[in-house]
Amino acid sequence: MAKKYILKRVSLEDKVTEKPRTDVNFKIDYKNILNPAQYEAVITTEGPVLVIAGAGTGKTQTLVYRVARLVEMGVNPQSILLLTFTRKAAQEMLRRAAMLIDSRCEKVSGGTFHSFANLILRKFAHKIGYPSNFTILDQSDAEDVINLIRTNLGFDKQKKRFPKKQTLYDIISLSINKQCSIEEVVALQYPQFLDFIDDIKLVKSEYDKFKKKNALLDYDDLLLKLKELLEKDEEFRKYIHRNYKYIMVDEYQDTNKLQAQIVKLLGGTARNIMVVGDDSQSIYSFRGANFKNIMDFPKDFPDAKIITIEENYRSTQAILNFTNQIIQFMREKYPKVLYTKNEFGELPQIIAAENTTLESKFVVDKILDLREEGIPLQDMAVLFRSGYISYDLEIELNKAGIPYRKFGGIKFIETAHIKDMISFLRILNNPIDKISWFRVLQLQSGVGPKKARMLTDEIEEDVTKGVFNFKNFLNTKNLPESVYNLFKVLDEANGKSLSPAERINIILPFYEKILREKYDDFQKRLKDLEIFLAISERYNSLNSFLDDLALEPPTQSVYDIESPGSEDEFLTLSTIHSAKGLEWHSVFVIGVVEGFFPNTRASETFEDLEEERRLLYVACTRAKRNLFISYPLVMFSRIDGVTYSKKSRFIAPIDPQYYEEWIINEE
DNA sequence: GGAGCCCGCCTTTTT
DNA sequence: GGCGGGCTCC
Repeated sequence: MAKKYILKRVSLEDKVTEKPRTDVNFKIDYKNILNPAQYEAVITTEGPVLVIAGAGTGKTQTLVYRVARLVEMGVNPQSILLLTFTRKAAQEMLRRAAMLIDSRCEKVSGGTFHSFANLILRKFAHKIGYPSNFTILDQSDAEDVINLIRTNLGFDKQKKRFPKKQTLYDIISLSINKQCSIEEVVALQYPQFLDFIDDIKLVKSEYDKFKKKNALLDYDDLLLKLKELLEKDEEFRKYIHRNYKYIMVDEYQDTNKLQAQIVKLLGGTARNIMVVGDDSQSIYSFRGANFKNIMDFPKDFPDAKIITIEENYRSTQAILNFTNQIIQFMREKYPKVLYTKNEFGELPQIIAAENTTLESKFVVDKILDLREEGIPLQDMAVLFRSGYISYDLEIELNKAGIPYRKFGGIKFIETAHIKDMISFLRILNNPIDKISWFRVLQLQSGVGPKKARMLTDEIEEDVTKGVFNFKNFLNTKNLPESVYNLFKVLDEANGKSLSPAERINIILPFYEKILREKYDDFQKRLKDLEIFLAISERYNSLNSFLDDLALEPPTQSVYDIESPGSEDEFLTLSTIHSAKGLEWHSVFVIGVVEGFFPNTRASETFEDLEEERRLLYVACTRAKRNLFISYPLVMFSRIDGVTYSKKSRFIAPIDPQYYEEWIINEE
């Protein structure tokens, strides 16, 4: 009898309030598996929640269990939205949640802010005056567009130095991500350009017009348009709130104001929002992120529950003592002291090598030692502030025959020949994409900026009139031979039923000729294109292939994506930014030297320096058992030849009781 | 007038 | 190794 009553009550509740069930016999013993703080975070499913989770405290685990719990409570998986820093992170979490209960968890909506915005905007493109096959510009595309406008407006010929394309992009992008005016950005970060304020604004408005006209959206537009729709469009807002009821945001310390606003809007009146982060690990201010976002969450949601997780499961106490020292001088942070029940372990080592080569040799030797001791390469990583810091080490690793993969730095996708090929494909996908036309046309002999512009104007005219097609164009216009051939190829590759790979195969022979003329190292580049072709074979739709290339490009760098020896066992080389959220048994942080870490270019203000410090903190907290920090005593500098270097100011003041010090000399 | 080549300058981090 | 400025040649 009681049973009947319960069933009735539940179904009634389902209909009336759509509240998740609370009378579930949970399959998972949450209370015993999780620590009290984690448990609290997992069972608090309603209302705003802020979780401050220090490094290695099981932040991911907490999110995974919360997803599982919600699904167990009968919440429709698709209505849970998990926003993470990379799509890979989201997939990994959902995979783990699925292992806890069942495959329902894989249906949970997850991804980056940008990929989520893209998904939604493809559906509602008409509401922002765009066709649904709009093209996403990555940063370098966006910079190209800005440069085009800069030239068109005649700013390239100015007597006084006008900001370059990258600076212009930075200024515009920061003003959007921080939701402040162009003036504020310039005054704060580029005061030398204050005289140009009006011109910079003009560039921005022309840039916006250009994008609209050519069906282009850059990264910032994806977020901005989503936010604007949420704010202004009642029907849209209802759709979102009907479909997404539980919002979870990982790495909240690296979100910016615009993203914070989106989170708030997504939460709607139900306000089922959980954000998770660690203010001490905020390292993306160059993208407009502000760790104060996380501090401000309770201001936006005064009733937010704040949960702090401080027990660390990752590292030894020796490493934690050391990393606690790195951040102890930080002025503004949520107070927290990480502790662990793990063993004390070995002290971190700080190694001064006579020069860079010896530093590399030390790392290689140590890696071989550790492997000898039974630690697989997989469990080791070398981290650095900037991509080029590892060049010397890469040479030594190759000599020693140690396989590695490098993450961060210049990416495969950013090389000129891959960008060229992508431009061909973009034209096929969106023939009004002027910037791709511009790129492709200038590859043809006899075509420079002027002729390319003439041609794109003609193309644009035809597209606007709705009469454009490749065959028509090549038959009716008087084209130079090279351009004529280009159109022939494009026409051929434009068959409706062709897969992305088939299209590439049609374009490749044509492009190969150009490549041979242009580059001495064309063979290497051809090999890259083969890899590109292989990647494309996973896709049926051109649009989704191009989306992924813009939003979630292959993360590995040029060098190793081409190395065929994709061995199972490899060492990880990574920029610290790309190592976010990961962990290894043994971690080497190299190049920890004044000028490079903190990087001179990123040390202008106190805030900049604080971020560099957090960056070192992130690097060191990746280590579970062994931490090696190294720097060269003598460096070769192009400007003044050989210079003597000093160990980074972030480690110099640390009490020697927290580490061991070594010096490496040539024998 | 415009394409194309050469040289010197700078190079952080990423969706 | 890329980018922009400047120069030469068509």
